[in-house]
Amino acid sequence: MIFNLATGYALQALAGLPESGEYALTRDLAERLELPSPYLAKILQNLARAGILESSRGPKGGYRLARKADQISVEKILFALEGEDALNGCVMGFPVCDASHPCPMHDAWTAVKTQMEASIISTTLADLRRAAVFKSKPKSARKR
Amino acid sequence: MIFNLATGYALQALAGLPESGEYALTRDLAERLELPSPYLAKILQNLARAGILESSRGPKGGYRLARKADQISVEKILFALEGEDALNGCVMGFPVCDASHPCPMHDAWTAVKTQMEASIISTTLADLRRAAVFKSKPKSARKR
DNA sequence: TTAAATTAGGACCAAAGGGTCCGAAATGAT
DNA sequence: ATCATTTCGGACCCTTTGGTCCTAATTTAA
Repeated sequence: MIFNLATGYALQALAGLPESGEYALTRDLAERLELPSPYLAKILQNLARAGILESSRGPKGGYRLARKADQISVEKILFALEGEDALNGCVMGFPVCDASHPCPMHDAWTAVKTQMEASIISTTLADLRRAAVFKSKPKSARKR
Repeated sequence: MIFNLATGYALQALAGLPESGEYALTRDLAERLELPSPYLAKILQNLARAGILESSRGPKGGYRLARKADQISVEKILFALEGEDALNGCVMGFPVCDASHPCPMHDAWTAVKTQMEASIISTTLADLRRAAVFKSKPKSARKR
């Protein structure tokens, strides 16, 4: 799906995390989003280390956003989890591929990436939350 | 780099393969492009199985394009190597994400993918060959 | 001060991507 | 026929990604 699964999980989770005040529990988040809890825990730890989340241990602990939702772009999250140059590679697999040594697809692909970057830079967690699919998915009465 | 390394290698190789007549050798291709030869061999086999290449065994054998270069789009190659729905996944990692059950990023992302698809559908091997970087890369006199 | 709750962090496992190697089958030339 | 050459196909290895599990550290509350 172009980005890592972990990045997708992160977007889902971050869209459902409080901006300040109360902390939210990994367990609750995972349950609500129907994601593998221990894996989500790992991802949230990474986001905390990256400064995107604040964490607190012990009772009443959990995670919350470190900034206002409209201050956190999708790009920040991508870069935090997949590295700053997640979008920098050459489509054709050339080890070097830039304006002065372009691969045959360089220009066409730069256009694609430009639009993609514009999209992930301008989209923030506030946008995700607005559109949010917080309808508790009617799947099947799930036990456990 | 968004697509697999193998897809990039395939694009490089296919841009350098003859349209008809003579067959080209895996070994020569790999050497010219400075790619890992046995891995490239695997990729070429896949492309042959997918009907994009024609192969011939034995002396004078090798690979050549199965169609005219301008009849083979980058999309065909992507789909052959990464599956028909290489572009279909949801950015946010939702198991289902379509027009009737869109994730919060669905519309923005559909726009990105539309441009990307347009690009890879309209770009053919003939285009790649035209732009081709067939300057034998002046790296360092390489032995072996 | 003790116990419960919760993140932090590491060990570990499985699957997929990237990569190597080797034997078998096919084919052209001698 | 035989031999050299080349693809075909499978076995195998390493690293990354996705995922689980256990223990330690921290914090709140009784």
